[in-house]
Amino acid sequence: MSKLQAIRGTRDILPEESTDWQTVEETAREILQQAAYREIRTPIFEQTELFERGIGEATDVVGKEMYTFVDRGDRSITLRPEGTAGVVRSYIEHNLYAAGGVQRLWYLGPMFRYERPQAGRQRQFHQIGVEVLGTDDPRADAEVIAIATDIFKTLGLKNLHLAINSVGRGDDRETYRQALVEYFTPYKDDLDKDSQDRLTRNPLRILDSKDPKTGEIAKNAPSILDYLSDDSKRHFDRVCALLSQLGIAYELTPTLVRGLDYYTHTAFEIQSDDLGSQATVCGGGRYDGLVEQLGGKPTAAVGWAIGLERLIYLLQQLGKTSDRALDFYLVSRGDRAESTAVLLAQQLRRTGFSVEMDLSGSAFGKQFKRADRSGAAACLVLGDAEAEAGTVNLKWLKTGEQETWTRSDLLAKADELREKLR
RNA sequence: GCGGGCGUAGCCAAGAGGUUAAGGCAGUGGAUUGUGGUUCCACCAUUCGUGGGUUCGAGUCCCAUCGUCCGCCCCA
Repeated sequence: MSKLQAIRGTRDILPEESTDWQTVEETAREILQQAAYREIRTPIFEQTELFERGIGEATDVVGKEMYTFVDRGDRSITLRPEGTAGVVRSYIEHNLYAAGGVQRLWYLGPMFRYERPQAGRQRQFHQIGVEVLGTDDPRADAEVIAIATDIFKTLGLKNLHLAINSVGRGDDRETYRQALVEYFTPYKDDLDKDSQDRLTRNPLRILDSKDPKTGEIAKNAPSILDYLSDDSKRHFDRVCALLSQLGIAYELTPTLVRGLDYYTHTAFEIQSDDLGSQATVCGGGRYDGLVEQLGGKPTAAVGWAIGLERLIYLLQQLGKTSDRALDFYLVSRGDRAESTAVLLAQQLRRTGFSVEMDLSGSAFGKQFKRADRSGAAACLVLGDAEAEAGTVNLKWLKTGEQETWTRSDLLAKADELREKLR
């Protein structure tokens, strides 16, 4: 098998689908811009160390999912598995904290994780994300969540729910972790195999095990909410109160833990019922320790990332896909007409119309067939007779009605024409 | 990394050891040398992901390999 094809876990976004991507990107951009977020573009690869230090060496993302290679200068390079680390690196490197109190940033681009592809999971996938750096105000947590729900709402998505939790400060979590180990250890033999491993590796993960027996045991496990420090609790209560005030429904989910080490306090996920096994479309939370951990000044921050493949999949499930918009399909035949068509197409485009010109030179019948399939609102017909007379026939593809226009009128009355094309 | 399903044309798909590999959509040409969405006709897989094996005979059975899909771990 020597056929050239896109490598495992990557895929092409073909023109038919790219319009959906554009819709999503434009919607998100507009909402983010209204909320005074500014775009940041960071490199797709970084020093491996950035992710090891930022995400945590013990996490699966760092431990087994990174695309890491040594470049020609013997540097260890990694294709970014997520966006936050790079943004924080850039924030520190360029002293963005010096530019003023709070930085509201967003980014969009491909991420890479070496995993087995399955529904809603690829090796190259895309995220749009936001980061608010430089404040621990719970209003920032609420703002960020509100923006995410706004994007989904504007796109018309349904069946989404917001799960929220607080994982506390680092030391809260450590106490809680010990409490969990204490609780689960006596049941060790009754836990599923994965959870037995998790007991040492990541006990918090046992809580959302899919194994029914483990689930039974986990029901009576201590809740993190009982281990939060006072200020952690206060922060979390405030976030929840703000969400209620904004009319954003949420589910308190004490079992929600997120995979990356840097999260503190608020952690949340927006999940869909229609997504199969990978239900999370948006995941995020607060990471007050990360900036310092990466060598910056202590800086509080919150953010999230939306998985665009998953989001677009949901959009397509709902049939909310967009067609391309084309005003004119330009048909021509005969030497003189064909060269006139080139000029006319250019003039119409400069006037603001979208025009596709038929290049086949085949019979009018064939050209009309293609006009019909092009999805254009109208067809412009140019034969040598029209070219000579300075006219063009405009045929509405829905009704079949045809009008004769002079070429100069077509351009002069562009606004009037545009109305009719809608 | 582990477990399972599936690979026949650009797409969907029949075919279950026996001479020439259905059909549909899309495409191309023609009926119609200047008017589409309907119709009709023709063309469109020397070969069934790839390699090996069993057999007189393999798309069909076996092995391997690659790809793909679904699930687990984990995550967007």
